[in-house]
Amino acid sequence: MAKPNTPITEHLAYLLAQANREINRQLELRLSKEGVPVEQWRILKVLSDGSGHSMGELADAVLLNHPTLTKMIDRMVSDTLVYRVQDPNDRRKVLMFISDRGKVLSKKLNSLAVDQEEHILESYGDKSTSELKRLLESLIDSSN
Amino acid sequence: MAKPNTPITEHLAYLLAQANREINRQLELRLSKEGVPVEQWRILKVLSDGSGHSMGELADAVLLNHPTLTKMIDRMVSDTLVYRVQDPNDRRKVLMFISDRGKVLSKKLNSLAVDQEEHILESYGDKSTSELKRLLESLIDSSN
DNA sequence: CTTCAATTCTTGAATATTCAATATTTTCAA
DNA sequence: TTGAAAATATTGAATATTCAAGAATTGAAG
Repeated sequence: MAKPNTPITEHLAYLLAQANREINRQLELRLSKEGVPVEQWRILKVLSDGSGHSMGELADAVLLNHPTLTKMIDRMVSDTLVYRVQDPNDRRKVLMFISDRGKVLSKKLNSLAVDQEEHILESYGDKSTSELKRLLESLIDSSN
Repeated sequence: MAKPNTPITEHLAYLLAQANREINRQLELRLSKEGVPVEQWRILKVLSDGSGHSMGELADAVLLNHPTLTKMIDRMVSDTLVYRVQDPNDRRKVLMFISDRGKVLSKKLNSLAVDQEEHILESYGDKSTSELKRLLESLIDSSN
């Protein structure tokens, strides 16, 4: 009688991976106009509040592992998009700041990202989008 | 006056990445009991319908790029979880099948994955979960 | 038929990510 | 105050992923 196991497409973990992959692909496509990976957009966006963020804080915020972030920041420092400053209050820490060049790029990237959000709003709908966001936030909350 | 740009945590792309990362991390943790990465669970699950799936079909289904899948399948063939058969109708294609050993493992993995879904249902709620799934499916649909 | 473009999968080299170990600084208990 | 443990960031080696190119087969137009 072969019990028809739950198809993979009904697992929440799979649906999230699929949706994430698709939306990320679209965003990637837009950001590629500026030759920047999604992670760098996130980094610039977080740093564009102008204050210094430690590497640990930043790694959490941009969803990257520590060593991966370190190496990506190395590249961004070479591109003079960000710079390191040792935290004077705790010298184990490094504070990251966005440069002027970084700010300029960040603005361009933001408008590309906003483009995408608007495109989603159009095809997916205002109501669904905000409802989805609400549910995702609450899922993330409930996972801590 | 410094226009307070949309925080990254309000972007759908970011919320999806964050939720996906968290749920995936939890699933990874459970599957690690059998020493198997999430992608292999997906592969085994798709193949456990018993029929042959081409590499291209499989790559789409399990959300992996072609070359990445090829190399992962190489490992799984070594572990005798799956095997390749040339498609007799189109010899460009390779059909993948699950082995008996693969079926046994697949069952164990499924129960670990079901565990997780149940855990999510408990902490997140029945209603929210099914509503989230519905919205994700519809987002994926609207992206094609 | 024959040839050329398209499809499917794999390979090898270039890149990127991860794990474990290391260096530095801070914290805190004895 | 000292010394051990914890916290923070980086490094180097091992591993995995990706990009571009290649091999095999099919399709289809002339």
